[in-house]
Amino acid sequence: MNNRLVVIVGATGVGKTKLGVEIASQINAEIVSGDSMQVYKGMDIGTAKISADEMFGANGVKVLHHMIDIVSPLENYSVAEFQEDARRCIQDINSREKIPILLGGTGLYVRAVIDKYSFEKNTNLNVRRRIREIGETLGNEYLYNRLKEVDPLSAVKYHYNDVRRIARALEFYEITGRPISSQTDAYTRESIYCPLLIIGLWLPRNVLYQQINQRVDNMIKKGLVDEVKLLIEQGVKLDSTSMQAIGYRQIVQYLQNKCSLERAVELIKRDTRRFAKRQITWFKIDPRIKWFDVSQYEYFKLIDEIKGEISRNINI
RNA sequence: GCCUCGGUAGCUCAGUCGGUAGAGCAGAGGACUGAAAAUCCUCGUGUCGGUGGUUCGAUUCCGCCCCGAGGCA
Repeated sequence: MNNRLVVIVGATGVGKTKLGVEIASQINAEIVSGDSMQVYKGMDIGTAKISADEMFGANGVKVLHHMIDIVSPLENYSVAEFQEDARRCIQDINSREKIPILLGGTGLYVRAVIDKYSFEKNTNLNVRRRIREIGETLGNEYLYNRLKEVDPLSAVKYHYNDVRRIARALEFYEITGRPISSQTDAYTRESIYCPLLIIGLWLPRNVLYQQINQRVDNMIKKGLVDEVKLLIEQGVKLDSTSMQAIGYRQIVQYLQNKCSLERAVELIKRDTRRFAKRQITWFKIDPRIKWFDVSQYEYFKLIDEIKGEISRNINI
């Protein structure tokens, strides 16, 4: 059974989408999106989701895309579900003798798919809510001290203000009776795929930021404001996961008259830049990634280089 | 032309009763296993507009000059 996987990662705005289509069209591959927000239906402009007519390579071949538009923005999707669904897609693509390309910028999602991350049944939203309420009334330090007793290894790892992680660690302990560190520290960079090739796309910071700023202006022109309005009309809650997405939460602020449109746009740009920086931080530490500086290549030369890298590592 | 107020970190500004300076934002670095486009942590040297003077010592006081905003003519 074929168990190969090509992964392409990089910050928002490096050009993953376009390049992914071009490569996939040339090597008979299919794209599996590795993005936490493009899974939501109706969130197209703000997530820079690929459109149907962009799915064709220069050779006219249409590239199939998976893990896009698979869930309603009214629902809250998460890594665990993503891991399961994406792995199923990859297996299916391999079984049809095509090459799967996992392409995306959500570091945790990508790693959850390719590495031995275990999510089993160890979550309970009620428990989590209760723990967070305790945190709100008794303070961060109270939760942190609880964590110190129950899971000292995690306590060392997390800052006492990182309430979200602390609450999650306590939730894990309450349900399983084990510290979450027993799980998180177990596997590091062991992949379930072989052969595996991870390609990273990189751009100098100032070029990337320019790209991002331009893209945000474009989103506004394409009608991001209307897209957000429509989602709200459809009943998407403002505190749902989908509305945490950059571009959406700032436009919501604007629609609630909490700031001007100019300010909202400015914030979207800034938050996207910060997000890109965090993405880079995440990927930078993975020694398996083969990096390509996009600004150093003529476009089709870059495609050829990456194709070469793929054929050398993956049996096409 | 005269008067007033400004000119300090990339931006907005604070401050030094004379001992070479600090906040916010922007930015940089990092952490990360069920909200991850989330959450959290760390990081501030710059001819204090220029030039003379007073002084042991000036970004701080004084003179002149340059630039900006406002007022009077």
